[in-house]
Amino acid sequence: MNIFAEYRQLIVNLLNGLAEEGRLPGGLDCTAVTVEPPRDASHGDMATNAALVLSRQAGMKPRDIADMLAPLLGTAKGVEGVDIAGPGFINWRLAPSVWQGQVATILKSGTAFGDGTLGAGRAVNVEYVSANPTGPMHVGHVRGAVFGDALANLLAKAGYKVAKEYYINDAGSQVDTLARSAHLRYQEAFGRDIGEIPEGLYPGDYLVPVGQMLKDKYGDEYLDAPEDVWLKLFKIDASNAMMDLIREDLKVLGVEHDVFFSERSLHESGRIPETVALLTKRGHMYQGVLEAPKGKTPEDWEPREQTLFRATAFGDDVDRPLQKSTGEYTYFAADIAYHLDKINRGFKDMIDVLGADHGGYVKRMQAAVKALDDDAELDVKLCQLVRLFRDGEPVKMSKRAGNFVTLREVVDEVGRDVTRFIMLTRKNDAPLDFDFAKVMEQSKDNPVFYVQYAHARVFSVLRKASEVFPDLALDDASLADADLSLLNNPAELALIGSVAAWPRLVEAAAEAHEPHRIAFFLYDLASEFHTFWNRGNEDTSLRFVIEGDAALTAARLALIRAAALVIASGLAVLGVTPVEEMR
RNA sequence: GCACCCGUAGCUCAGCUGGAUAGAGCGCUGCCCUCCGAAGGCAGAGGCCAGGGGUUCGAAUCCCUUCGGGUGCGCCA
Repeated sequence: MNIFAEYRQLIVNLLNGLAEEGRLPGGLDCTAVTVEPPRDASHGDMATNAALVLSRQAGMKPRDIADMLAPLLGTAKGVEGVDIAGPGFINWRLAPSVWQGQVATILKSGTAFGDGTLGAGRAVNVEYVSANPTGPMHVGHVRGAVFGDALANLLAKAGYKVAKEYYINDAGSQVDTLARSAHLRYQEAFGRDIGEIPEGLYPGDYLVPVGQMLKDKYGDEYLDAPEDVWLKLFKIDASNAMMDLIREDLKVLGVEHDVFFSERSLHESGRIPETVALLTKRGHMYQGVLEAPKGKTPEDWEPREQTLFRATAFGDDVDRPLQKSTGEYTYFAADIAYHLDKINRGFKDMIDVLGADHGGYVKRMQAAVKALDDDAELDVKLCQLVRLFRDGEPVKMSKRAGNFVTLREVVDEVGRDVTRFIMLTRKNDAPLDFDFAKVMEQSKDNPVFYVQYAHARVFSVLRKASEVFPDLALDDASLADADLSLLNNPAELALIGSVAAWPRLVEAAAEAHEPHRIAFFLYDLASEFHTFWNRGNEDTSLRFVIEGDAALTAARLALIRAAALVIASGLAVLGVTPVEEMR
């Protein structure tokens, strides 16, 4: 499916052949050999670094290896114009028929084009969002949600078996706060004047219906009861209600998790002590005293003996406490238990998507995962802040005043597709500017619009074609049978080259865990398509629909249909709906 | 003080895990619409890839270091 991978295999086969003939040493490690499109298209369609990478291993000059390999490559099917360049690159072109064949391949595969085998069915667990169940989601959560979702889609496309997971922090003190805040609203539901919400409790209106719900459920049973009577109950009811809110928010954004995992369930099932016991058994725990952090010693610092996890043995900077001096477990202990649970469910590959403020957490969690299982691997993707703007002016937000912008507000204003696409137009570890006005702009400055427009234009051409050629079959299967050899001008071949690079891109992006590459690829592809379209302005013979030439029209429609399929396939990874016309 | 992330055109950012002459958009300059595809198009200028060392056939990319910016730093989740 990946044409570059096919030719890479060809190169490796040729190298093995040379080794068998004794012209190259045996047992060469070819993993570093790549076949890529050259950066400069004038060098050809493909390039390999084989001679350069193998030079040292073989104890030969790059040029000499290239001199052996190039002639063999030249005799291979579909290969033309082999050339040795620079320090020892081998460049070649592919016969137009090979490229043209790619169009048919794409049309037959549909949006499955680009599905990869990289993952080979390996199970990957992607944990993302995991917002505390204390209120509706706000903009700060949106980026991580979109990123995690797109990453999960990307890995699935690359052939992994992906589980999308949400960790519910329903056991910490913030849930106590939630329960107390809810109790206040519960009193309010009975008509009591609760006055201003005290400092330290959640003031949001979204708790009003929760108070009503508690009233309906329990009547006045807990109205004047002491806290220890109702707290546990209210924690469960309120956090469940918050999770319902969050699930609705996620739905609005088009994010659906496979698993919602409750931290409370870990505590209740006793799995945290089990996890600590396992680490103890493996010799990774000890009783000890930590040194005060330098430069920023807390005022009330005093040395205490604690149960420590030897994180430094696995690359962390200091050892980490798993139990408080009260004997209670730390949040980190629960988190280790959670990751152990993932491992026990068969996930050796895990990815956590977190906010950038969790930077200090990465090493210790990776250390813990290594300590639990040598084969397990955790990648942590940190998403930087989103800065909101409106017409270039920063949107002011204050958590204290409770006037943060909610996820719902963003999606209601600009729409799901725009929100998702824009969130992926930056690398995860770079801050992102989100301007409410700019993202809605209908111009080429706006990547969402530009990509959607390209897709819509293809459909517009198809509509036009059906008017000009009422008898022409325009479904993909029929177009795949068009005489594709008519696609022989440089612009056409270049566009085919771009769409044919899609599987390669999926693989690279999946391997790097970087869904933003898809967004950039789509922008470039759209740009190339628009350029092609514009050529038709000056030279009408380059238009897609050529009156009086059904054969050429069919071939060009096949090409742009292939482009549309690749765009749709990419948008599917991003979770964005391709549109068939602009409104 | 320590750790992690970042530093690429005037601005906002890509750069395919070490490849060939470092790219795109905005902005700037110059051309192109009486009509047939201008919610624009074509072309051009603009760079010591923060600075300095190293690793090798080859570095924006890897290592060390300095300088700038962000984030985090014992029983908070």
